[in-house]
Amino acid sequence: MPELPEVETIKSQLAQRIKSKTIKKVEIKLAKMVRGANVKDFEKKVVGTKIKDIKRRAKLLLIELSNGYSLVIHLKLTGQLIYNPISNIQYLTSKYTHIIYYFTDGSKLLHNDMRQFGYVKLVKTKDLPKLFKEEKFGPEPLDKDFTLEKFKSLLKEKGRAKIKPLLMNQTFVAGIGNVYAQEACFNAKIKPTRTAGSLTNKEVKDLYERLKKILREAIKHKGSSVDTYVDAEGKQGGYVSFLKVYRREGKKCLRCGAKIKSIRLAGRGTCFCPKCQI
DNA sequence: GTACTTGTTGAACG
DNA sequence: TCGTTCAACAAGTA
Repeated sequence: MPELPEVETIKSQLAQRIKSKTIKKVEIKLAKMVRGANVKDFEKKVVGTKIKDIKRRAKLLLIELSNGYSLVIHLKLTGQLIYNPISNIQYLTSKYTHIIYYFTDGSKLLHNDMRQFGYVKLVKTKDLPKLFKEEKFGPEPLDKDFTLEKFKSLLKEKGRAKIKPLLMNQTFVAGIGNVYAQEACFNAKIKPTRTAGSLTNKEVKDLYERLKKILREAIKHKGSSVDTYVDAEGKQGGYVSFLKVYRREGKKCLRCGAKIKSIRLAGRGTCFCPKCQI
């Protein structure tokens, strides 16, 4: 499922491929994918605009248009954005293809979503900071200003919260989901049920460093395809083979050989090693 | 048929 | 107020 590294991968691939292209037509096959505007209005505003820039905030993909609006896309669990470079191919089009953006050069962008949880909405580009404020997004973990000191003080604020669900809380840090929260805890040898306030200085430092490292490595390998995720080229993300605990319950811990346990935490499946995650 | 998966939201509970 | 749990959304897998 697209978390920070997956959305970041799609962002940079799309930036290379569709920047400065003009949208000739939009085909909306499933109206509920479009939020906050009726389909006609959405089409009217989008058609004829040029792609100015592609950005990311948390798990949101932002496509800035030349008319002062931005497409704000959330892929949720099973969303895909796939670029088809040639006009006469229907690459990875399926019954889950809900929106198609046609460019004037004949290429197109597919928005697929098997479970229909995701959405696209039109927001005035100048209102984006307001939107992020409303969403109360926490800091971007790979930003320069997300320092160890910052992480420490944020953890202190949330001292009674359990660490793994806290990492997934978008208002705490932005972009981490169930996969990378589990991986970060495993890598830092921290049991997911520990409270933020109970972490020692060394554990906080380890968690901070591992988290950033995992995210960077995952971006390098174009994300993790654990479900239906593919990148903008329709290819699977290569980081899956580096995942150490996610969905590995019952299997041997890759660090100490103990049996990986699975529990439910804040309603989410959570795997960890009962022996080496303290 | 049943349980389970997941990101986010919103409600309910202690 | 705060943190946690659960239901809801949907559709596929085991």
